[in-house]
Amino acid sequence: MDKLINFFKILSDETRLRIMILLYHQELCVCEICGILELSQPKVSKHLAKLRDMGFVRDDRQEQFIFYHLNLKDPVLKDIVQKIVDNIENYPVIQRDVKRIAQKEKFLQLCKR
Amino acid sequence: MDKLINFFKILSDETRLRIMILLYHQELCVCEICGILELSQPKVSKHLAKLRDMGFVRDDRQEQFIFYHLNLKDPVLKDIVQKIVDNIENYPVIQRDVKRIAQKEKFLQLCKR
DNA sequence: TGGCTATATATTCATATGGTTATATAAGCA
DNA sequence: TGCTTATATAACCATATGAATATATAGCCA
Repeated sequence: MDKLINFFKILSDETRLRIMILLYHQELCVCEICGILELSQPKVSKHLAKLRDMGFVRDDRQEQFIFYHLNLKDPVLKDIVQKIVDNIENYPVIQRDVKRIAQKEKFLQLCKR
Repeated sequence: MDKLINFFKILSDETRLRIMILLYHQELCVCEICGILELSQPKVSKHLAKLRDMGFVRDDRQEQFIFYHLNLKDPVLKDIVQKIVDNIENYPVIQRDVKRIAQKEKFLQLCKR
């Protein structure tokens, strides 16, 4: 039950919920996530660290970038994320985030701006 | 999205998660919930107040008892609870709680013990 | 009415949480 | 090597959270 409760703790913060939904769609590096969500790098990194510590995402360094991807083995947890994605039209902020994934290249090399 | 996030906040505390699953099965009064979960009355009441304030449960006074029942209109939220119930064998504490509903009469008149 | 039961609420406290700013590290490139 | 970008982490702070204890209220019953 602890894993389930930790999962709900993760999703109970707007920033983390938005990150989880992004990563459900595809792996992304930190500065892409910052650019898509329009949030500061330390803020995004701190939440990613929490996701990583709880085992819900994994990271993978590729040259200067660190890519994060979801790591949800438990079907219950996966289905909960899926349920949100299936009803994404109820959540305009999240819908916008997902649409902005298409522009992710725009955000590489631009972390410092 | 705020409602969804509040819902996850509710489920991210063990006491509240257990109460929500109980009420998913049937309406119960405060002292029945205390007895089933083996938790103090102020603790249960405080969490019920939070559930009520957020609109996830409603209360209904019947003589000296106050009965609470779930109030989940949003199908996304309902399906999330359903998903947990469908996989209840993964969560022994919750499974035990639900089994103890059958003994609820035992806990009436016994709040003060 | 007085006392008991059921419940809500107030108070207090320790801890957790999340944000911001500053700094450290690591990799690529000139 | 020195600079720049990408990222992590530390430090600090304000606020939120949850637990326990004490108290208040409301309904029932003798």
